[in-house]
Amino acid sequence: MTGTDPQLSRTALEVAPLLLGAVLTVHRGGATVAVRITEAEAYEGEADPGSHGFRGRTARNSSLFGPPGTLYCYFTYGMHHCANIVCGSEGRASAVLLRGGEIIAGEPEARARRRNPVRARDLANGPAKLAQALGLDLTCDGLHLDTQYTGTGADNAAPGRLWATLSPLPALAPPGVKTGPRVGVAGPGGSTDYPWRFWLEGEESVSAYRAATPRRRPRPAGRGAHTD
DNA sequence: GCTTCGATCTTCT
DNA sequence: GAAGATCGAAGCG
Repeated sequence: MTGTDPQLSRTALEVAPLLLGAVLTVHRGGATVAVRITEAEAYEGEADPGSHGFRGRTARNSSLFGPPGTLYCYFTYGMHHCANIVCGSEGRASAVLLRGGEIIAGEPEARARRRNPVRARDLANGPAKLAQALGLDLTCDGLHLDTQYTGTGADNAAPGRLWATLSPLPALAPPGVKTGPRVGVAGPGGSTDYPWRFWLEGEESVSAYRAATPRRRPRPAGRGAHTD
């Protein structure tokens, strides 16, 4: 697979189900971890209220507006990273968020990155878990699939020693694909009008569904303090 | 097993 | 100043 892969030059809604069952391989710091994608969410650019591109291009999301095949990695909730694969066409901010997957190679490395001893099913059953298991963070933002990273030494891998590849996508989505509302997206972009989450039925590595939770008021005391 | 809530900090309004 | 494409520990049944 090369540069701007035509397989990814279509809408996120089309690409997301095709990604299910595909294998993303990341080589970093001398280790290779491969994940079979079992869950993904589509974000359709500036027309999608749930998308980071909805409010236009910023320094944070500029990779999202890159050519198809670009990795858009962002930092969220003060401690987590998530990874998207940009699709559609350059400048459109269309991307698929990788929400869950099964580690099929490099499990020891993935476990080491995940720090806590966890069950295999818990290694990548969530967007931040998957990014962590693969070693994806802000230093990978803007990396193009199949292109060796040659950026600054800010990351913990030697320059030129980081790359990611995606297995060829099938013409049709695999059997057993289910759809539902996106996870954690508040407002109109998260309503059932946008059932743009796709997963493989029966897979253990699919993350648990959580509706968007409105931010709670800070409590005067520790947990358990009543709200009134 | 399921539910609830705090941690943590960047980004945007 | 508030919200956020989350996670994991603690509490409860």
